[in-house]
Amino acid sequence: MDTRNQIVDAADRLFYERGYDVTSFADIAGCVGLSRGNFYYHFKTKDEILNAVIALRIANTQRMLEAWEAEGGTPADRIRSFINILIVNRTKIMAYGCPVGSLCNELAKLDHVAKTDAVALFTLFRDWLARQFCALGRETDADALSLHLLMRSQGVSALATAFRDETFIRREVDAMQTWLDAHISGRPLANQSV
Amino acid sequence: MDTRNQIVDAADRLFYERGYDVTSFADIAGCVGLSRGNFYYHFKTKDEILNAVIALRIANTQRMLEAWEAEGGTPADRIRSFINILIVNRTKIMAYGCPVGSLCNELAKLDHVAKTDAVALFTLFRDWLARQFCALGRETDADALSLHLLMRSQGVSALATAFRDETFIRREVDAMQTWLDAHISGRPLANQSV
DNA sequence: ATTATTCTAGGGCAATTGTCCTAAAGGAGA
DNA sequence: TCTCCTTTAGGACAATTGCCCTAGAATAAT
Repeated sequence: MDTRNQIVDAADRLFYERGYDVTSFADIAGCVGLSRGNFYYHFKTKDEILNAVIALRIANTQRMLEAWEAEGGTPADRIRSFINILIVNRTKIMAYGCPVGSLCNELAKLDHVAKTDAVALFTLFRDWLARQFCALGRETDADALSLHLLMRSQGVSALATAFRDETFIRREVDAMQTWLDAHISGRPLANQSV
Repeated sequence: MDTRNQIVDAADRLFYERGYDVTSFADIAGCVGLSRGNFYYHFKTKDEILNAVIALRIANTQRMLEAWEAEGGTPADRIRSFINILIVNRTKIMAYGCPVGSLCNELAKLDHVAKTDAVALFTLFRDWLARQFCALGRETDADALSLHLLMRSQGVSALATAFRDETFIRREVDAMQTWLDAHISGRPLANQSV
């Protein structure tokens, strides 16, 4: 792999595990094993690295969502794949939270120009989930259902990080699957659109 | 108010609105209007300020929870007060997220010693909510219900910050109230303990 | 009025930050 | 071999960081 991609990969990991602002040029350079001077040759500013990291995450997310569509299951199966991220990534989530949520929060506090680009990561999931709900015949409230599921995944991540409780994650994931089943059985819970 | 409390108040606000690590001694001193040298007289290290801020938040939270108990409503009314924080603080939440969740996440990433103290803020809410569910006769799953509500409040905060969508907040708050009603009517939703 | 204590301002510390420059090494094509 | 372009290392930059010291002002106690 070429140097530039190595840098972006290292920055991606460090931004997630430590945070954007707290990660320095020296940290990333040391991680890849190159001098700070050479680093400047590839990226002029820190914002440039952040943009590259966000672009990488967007590309990876799109690939993942497309793979779930290509697997050929029902729309409900695809949504279940999304819910299951919480199980697959539980170790990292308990240590560092959700990469999307924590980056968006940090950039919001910094009032950083790239905040909008980071939110686009959420929008990818939001639109993809909404499309699955549409395919399940919930055109009228697809976006609300999508946001509700995204919301629960964010909440689980936040509390999982605080309490480092894997049992809690599994219980809430089960509850999310139950919620999903109730909403695709054609008989949504009374008085409860989301 | 004496200088020390002014410092803690300013740090409390800056840690919330900008983040702990990104906030400097100079920021806080400038906010209170005193010199950096004088600052050192009151707090020797940054960790000391963080501890003071967490202690302040714990005290304020306890006062709030006790006030809700003293208001004399039913346990369900008290839980409704908790849910309603999302509406009361919606402007700040859309700008900076939840103060408890974002601090816990930052300290987790920094692997900071005060992480445990910050999580104690969550525990305050967790235990208080669980007591209310106990009073409603849900002794067996009081803690799970409490965590579920906390989880939803965290998730709503995270997405509200990303999308800055007040309509979304109100819709999810309504859904939380509906969820609460369903769980205190003595007839919990089938196959769905939380 | 004198002493003792609390509080303040200003500066200095070494380390680190993001950014930038320059000189040279490396490799490819002529 | 000579030239050209990419890539490298090392250091310098002003600014800022958390932290510390010291001299004096303000206040309280005697």
